Amino acid sequence: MPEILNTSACNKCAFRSLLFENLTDDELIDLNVNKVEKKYYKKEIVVEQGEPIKEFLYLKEGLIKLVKKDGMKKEHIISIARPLNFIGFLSVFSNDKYQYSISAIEDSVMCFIDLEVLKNTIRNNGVFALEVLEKISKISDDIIQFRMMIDRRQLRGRIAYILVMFAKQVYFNSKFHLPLSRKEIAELIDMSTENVIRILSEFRRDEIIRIDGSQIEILNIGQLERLCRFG
Amino acid sequence: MPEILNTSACNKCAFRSLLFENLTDDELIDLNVNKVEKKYYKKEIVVEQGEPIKEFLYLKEGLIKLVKKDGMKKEHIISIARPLNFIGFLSVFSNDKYQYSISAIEDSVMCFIDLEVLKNTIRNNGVFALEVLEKISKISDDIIQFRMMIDRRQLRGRIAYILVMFAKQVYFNSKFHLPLSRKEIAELIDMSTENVIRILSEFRRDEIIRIDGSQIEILNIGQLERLCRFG
DNA sequence: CGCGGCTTTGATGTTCATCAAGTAAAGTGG
DNA sequence: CCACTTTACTTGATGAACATCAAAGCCGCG
Repeated sequence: MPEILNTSACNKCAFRSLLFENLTDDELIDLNVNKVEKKYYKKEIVVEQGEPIKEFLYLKEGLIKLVKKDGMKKEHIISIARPLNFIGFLSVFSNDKYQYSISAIEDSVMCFIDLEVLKNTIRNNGVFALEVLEKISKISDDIIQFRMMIDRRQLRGRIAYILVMFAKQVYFNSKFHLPLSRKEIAELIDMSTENVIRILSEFRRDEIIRIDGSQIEILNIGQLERLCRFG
Repeated sequence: MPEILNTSACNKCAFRSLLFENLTDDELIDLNVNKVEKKYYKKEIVVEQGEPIKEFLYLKEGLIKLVKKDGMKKEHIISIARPLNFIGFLSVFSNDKYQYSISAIEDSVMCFIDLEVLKNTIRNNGVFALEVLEKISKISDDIIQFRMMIDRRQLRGRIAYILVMFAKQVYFNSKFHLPLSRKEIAELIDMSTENVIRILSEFRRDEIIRIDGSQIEILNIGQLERLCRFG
């Protein structure tokens, strides 16, 4: 069960500048009404596919995944999200039910802002509305882009792509802790768990990467980028 | 070369009610500034990937496709769009360049509305802004949904899926004219042209569909839906 | 300590892209 | 309008890429 945290006021939140910069203190006070902050531990479910959307969700700390289930078959990860990534904007303005489940990959803190209140703020503040539009547009574009990058490549290229992505865009380091299990990687890039492992091992044998459990170090980034292009 | 059409005023446009219902006549007059309407014939290119985004595009008549190119390899169709489908909202608020090309599949009429003017209208009219948010959210969701439906299925399931989609969601008829060439179908659902043809022929042999060139008639929709679920 | 979940490797068969080759249809230029 | 070229469509054969099955080691947890 997620813990409910002491809710700090939005106008003092460290994330205010990311989205709520152009809101007045009064508008922020409105957003605070019904606002809740909850802590989720690894593997806990935040929302379940099919539940009604009542809040705009914002990830303050941690790492979450969006998962789509599909008639008894495997789960597919649509996207993963870190703080600063406005994944919560997906669907909220066009659907009344969640089209996917959200769960925590690492311990996470999520902020729940009442959706009706948010919509009112948008109606009353066009400049803020435009910012929300930009965020929504970006997050959707990124997901569509990512899915095309993945699905048009073959397996080696897919693995290479996410390794480069984690190193360059998430951790800014050639050495990092891979936050996903092998099974989750498979669900993210549409392949079997066995082949994820097989190809990682192959990259290790070829001395492209070093692996120690979930610790990854990229030894030959050039080779990985070549695999991205031609795999 | 696309013809430039006599531009009719937005406040008299038949499509006004779809998006611009809540705008005043004055706001509509603003949107008319720099507005252009152009006619494109089948296979003409509307915008090219990489070009700067200066306008919001709206399809008034016809059928277009969004195409992503990718280093000398094949083209991939991200999505196709008919009028009423606000495909033009993809990317416009988060990118300054088109991330894809747009071209006409059938003869089409497109309306070009100055993007800066549109943004101003959004800033000044929060209710309108919320409507735009809903459209953007819907179109992005639909594309993400579609791509997941396609990419998780195997070939028979993919073909079955788009046949059912055209019959039930586009033409509302079990008999319809397939607007895409076999090659375009292949580019849309990520498979080889040969296999598109092979599987269509197979469905014909199994008396699931009747084919006459681009005329398709679905004879056994139940079987197609079963293939959607288990293919 | 034993059970279930995650990881790893090998072997096997299926699905699919690709190559090749031929026919039909649709533009193109004289 | 006809010969010519190109583009779309079609079928079969082949091999590569990949999922699936099977079996075993590993680790955390009750």
